Amino acid sequence: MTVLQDRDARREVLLAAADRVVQRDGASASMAAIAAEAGITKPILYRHFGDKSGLYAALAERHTDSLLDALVDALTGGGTPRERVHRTIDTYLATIEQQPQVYRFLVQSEEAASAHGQVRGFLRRLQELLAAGIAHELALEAEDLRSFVWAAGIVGMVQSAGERWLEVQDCSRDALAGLLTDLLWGAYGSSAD
Amino acid sequence: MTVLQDRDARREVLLAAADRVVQRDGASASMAAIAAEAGITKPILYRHFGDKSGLYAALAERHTDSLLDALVDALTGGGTPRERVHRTIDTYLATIEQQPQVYRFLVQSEEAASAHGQVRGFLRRLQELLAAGIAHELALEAEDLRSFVWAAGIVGMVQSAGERWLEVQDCSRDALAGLLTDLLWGAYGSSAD
DNA sequence: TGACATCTGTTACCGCCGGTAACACCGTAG
DNA sequence: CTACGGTGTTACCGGCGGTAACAGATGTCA
Repeated sequence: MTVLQDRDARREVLLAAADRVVQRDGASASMAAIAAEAGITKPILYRHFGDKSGLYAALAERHTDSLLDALVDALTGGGTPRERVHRTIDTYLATIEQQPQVYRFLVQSEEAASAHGQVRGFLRRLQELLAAGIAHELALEAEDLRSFVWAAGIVGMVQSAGERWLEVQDCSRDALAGLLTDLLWGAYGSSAD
Repeated sequence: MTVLQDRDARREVLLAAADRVVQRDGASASMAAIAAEAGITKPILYRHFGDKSGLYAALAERHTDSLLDALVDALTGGGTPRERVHRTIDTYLATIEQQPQVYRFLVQSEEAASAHGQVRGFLRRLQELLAAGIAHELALEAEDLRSFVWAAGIVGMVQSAGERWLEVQDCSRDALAGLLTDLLWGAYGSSAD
């Protein structure tokens, strides 16, 4: 059954090419450009991924898997809860700092895919993961609303602050992670009281 | 100088038509559709707004102005800091609940415009406003990093949790606002310690 | 009045995109 | 030799954002 191996191997090659194009062209990478980079033509791309959102999903999964692993490690490692949260946020920020183009592509693919079909994208998986982590950390029941709401909120918080930071770069990564950790520990609320 | 009045009046008519189309077609509203809704043709639209992001910006400003006013009222009204934050978040959620299509259009326009040109969009203005509010509330210097970072974080937090809520609708608006306020007051951090 | 410029509006086009139909090639099974 | 499934291509479709080029009204100056 070398045909299946060939298919998978080819798929990897195509994804690698897509990766390169995204890294070069940013989020506006077109299917034709990706096909050209891979040295093939569009219909082949469509036969493999069906759809642009299909390629989005495959590419997202690829990057998301490694990032999620790193985040789980950071979150479940040693130290106080606060140290672990700080470390986890820093891990996230490090990723988007090193690969901003890919990161932007993933976030946009999230929007594009969620609007059209039912593809679990980048941020969505992050939220699910974090919700499970929060439920475990706080010993909540699995269906507790708080874990879902807070996970969505925290992901949005880090994402939004991270995006701003990518543009203006007005402090060190560690300082930003610290400020966000402070915010999660009620630095704003308790200051305002 | 009725010509200027005419121009402005026309502009309002066009924006109203754009509004209707966005409300109907969602974020994928096309320039041709907007022109048709207004009973004119595309070049006129382009003569008035130059560009799609120009129309985006004009439309965003329109909605953002009223929303920002409401948010300022909520934030600077009476009550404890916590009550005011709760009320402000609820105001935001009420807006995106009542006009989800418009809201999605604004957020997307933010991305589209910020990627291409230098248009201060919806979320950006929200962040600036909130940063000023935070600096005032906590008596920080105007250039204090914390106000900017926290503003970006809080806006992202509410936006992300609000988007999730729009899709699943698994609790009342007030309950969601309460959970997010809790989060800002360190409910997660202090629970995890 | 007639000639000219200007503003408003149109049609018809451009290039690019995502996506696909239809056909050419080539190794293999009968 | 033939029939066939898979791989690859070219060439197209409709729709998008955006624009050039032209047509008609309107006001201005001689």
